[in-house]
Amino acid sequence: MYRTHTCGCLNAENVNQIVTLAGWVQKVRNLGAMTFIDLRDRYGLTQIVVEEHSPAEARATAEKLGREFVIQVVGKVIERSSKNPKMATGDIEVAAEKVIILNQAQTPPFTIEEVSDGGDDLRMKYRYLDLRRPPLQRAMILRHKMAQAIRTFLDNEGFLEIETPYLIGSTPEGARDFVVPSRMNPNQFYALPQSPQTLKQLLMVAGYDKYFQIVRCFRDEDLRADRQPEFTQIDCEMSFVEQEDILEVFERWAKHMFHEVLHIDITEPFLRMTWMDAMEQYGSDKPDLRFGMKFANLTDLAQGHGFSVFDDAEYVTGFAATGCATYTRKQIDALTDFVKRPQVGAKGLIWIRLEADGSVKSSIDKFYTPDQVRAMADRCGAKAGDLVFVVCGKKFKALTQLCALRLEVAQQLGLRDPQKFAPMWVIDFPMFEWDDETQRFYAMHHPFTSPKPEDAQYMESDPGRVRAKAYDMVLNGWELGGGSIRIHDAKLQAQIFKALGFTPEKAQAQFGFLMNAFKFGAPPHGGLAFGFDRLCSLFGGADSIRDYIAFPKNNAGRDVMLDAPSQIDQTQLDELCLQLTKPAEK
RNA sequence: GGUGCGUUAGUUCAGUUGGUUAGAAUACGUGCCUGUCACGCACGGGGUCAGGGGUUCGAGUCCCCUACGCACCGCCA
Repeated sequence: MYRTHTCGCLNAENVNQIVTLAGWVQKVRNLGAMTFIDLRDRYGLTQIVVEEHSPAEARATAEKLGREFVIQVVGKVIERSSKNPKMATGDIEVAAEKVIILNQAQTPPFTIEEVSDGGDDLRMKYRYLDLRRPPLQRAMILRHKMAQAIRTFLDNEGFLEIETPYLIGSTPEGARDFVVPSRMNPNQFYALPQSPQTLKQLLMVAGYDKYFQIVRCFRDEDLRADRQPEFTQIDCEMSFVEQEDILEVFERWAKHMFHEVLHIDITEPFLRMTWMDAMEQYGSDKPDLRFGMKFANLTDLAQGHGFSVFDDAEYVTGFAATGCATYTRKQIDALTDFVKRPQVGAKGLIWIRLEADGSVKSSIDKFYTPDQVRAMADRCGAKAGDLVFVVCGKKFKALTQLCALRLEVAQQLGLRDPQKFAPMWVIDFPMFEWDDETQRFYAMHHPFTSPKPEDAQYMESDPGRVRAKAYDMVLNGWELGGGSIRIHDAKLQAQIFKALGFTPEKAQAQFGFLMNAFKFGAPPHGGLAFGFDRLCSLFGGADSIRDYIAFPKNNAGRDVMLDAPSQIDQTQLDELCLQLTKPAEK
């Protein structure tokens, strides 16, 4: 037996027991006649003591130890003469009788402790060492617990976990597919699923009316700190349900997760906001509701007073930054520079300061009377001591720019507290999104999303006005997941494809398998999918999802530990009827 | 496809206006040390300044190219 206990479980109750521990040497502190060893496994850290009266063999072995050696220690649990309250096992130590080196180790390239001295790149290359560190271990444990809580809840609700294939056909709509060549079918390719969307709808046709899967999805797009080429979704679908039924089940699911994983009880119903309200009030379809600073439409108040910047704009909007009247000219200039950055794209920033004494000062005093300026501030809900920021331009551009500013100001004010959680639903998304580049409408969610029946009349005349039975769950400014009620009527589906510019032939070629299935009795159905990696990072209070994935890819989609992707032999390519080509010359 | 920042000891970083032998901390090695837990003290080894080209009497430092890393825009139904 390699061990009788773990390195995290011994305490004063175990005193005088003879135990065997096994783990990694985190640190050796040699004081001469006395040596302390911090022994680590994934359960914790236990101090081993080797001293004058220890067996000579144990003392000799302790001399030879280096960091990350794998050792086994047999010894007696004793009470410490000087306890360490910072350690979970700090009341005791193990007086070594035997120390056995199970394996030596090279000195690791970075320290394997709570806070490492290693950089991101290096830690990624030696990910198996980084994973030994407590923060990463906590992330892996959290992820496991979350997966368990998801399965428990959905199982109790009668959902079945059904696996869908990873080798499927390519669908050019949406993100780029990762493709896999088929040896048995030369010059033909599988694609890895961007999501099991169509497959889960086929499961509904098959009668499995409550389905879920914690499933890997693949998208061959450029990466970000929060975006990986392979990621995990909690994918769900239900039959014989309306939007309300789905929101009810998954709101309870979310509350279950908060309760089980974070021990937070949310009793009130989630706030629901239409997409249009979310855009007009927060400039985003995923508003961060941990704090206020709601936007107001100032267009009517701002226009008609000879200030051409506002008069020429389609939309004028602003919000009151709480308690920011004390901001200096320098701070306001910095925020102006912030909104003028290309990533934000505003032309400028107007401010209105409500002094503590009740007076008003603004950057537009030349153009407006104090009462007119005050009216604008009032509509933003500003109080004495607040600073109102106003931008203008094309409606949704101005709103999006102001959203970036709102989040920046909140960040500076420390309002984006990772320990605080403000979940909500955004509903009534638009059905279609216009793309200037290709001059056509695209499905905002996907082409199987059902429109709201009351908007069906605009399908031909004004597609941009059609709202969908689509919804997103939003947490702290992040889209946790989203879904929709699907179309189960072949005629309506044909109408949508037409609005999206598909010919009937093209629709049949791409989605014929689904449309054919719908001819054989498709039940009304709908569902949603959550981004599991991001859910884990939010519950863990971290910004990056990479810490919650055991083996993530870097910025360029590379696995620097495995050195993948890489070239393969011509013999392997020959079997696939593919040619090895040099990278294109520049 | 584009923009910005970065690359110096095993590691994390500093390095002045372009000027002598490129430093610190930590890690590592050796010695001393009986209560450490960021142990302490002393000594020591450790550098293709990412790679290539250029400017210059002289380049870690200035310019260009390439590679790699990070962040972002586009993209992500």
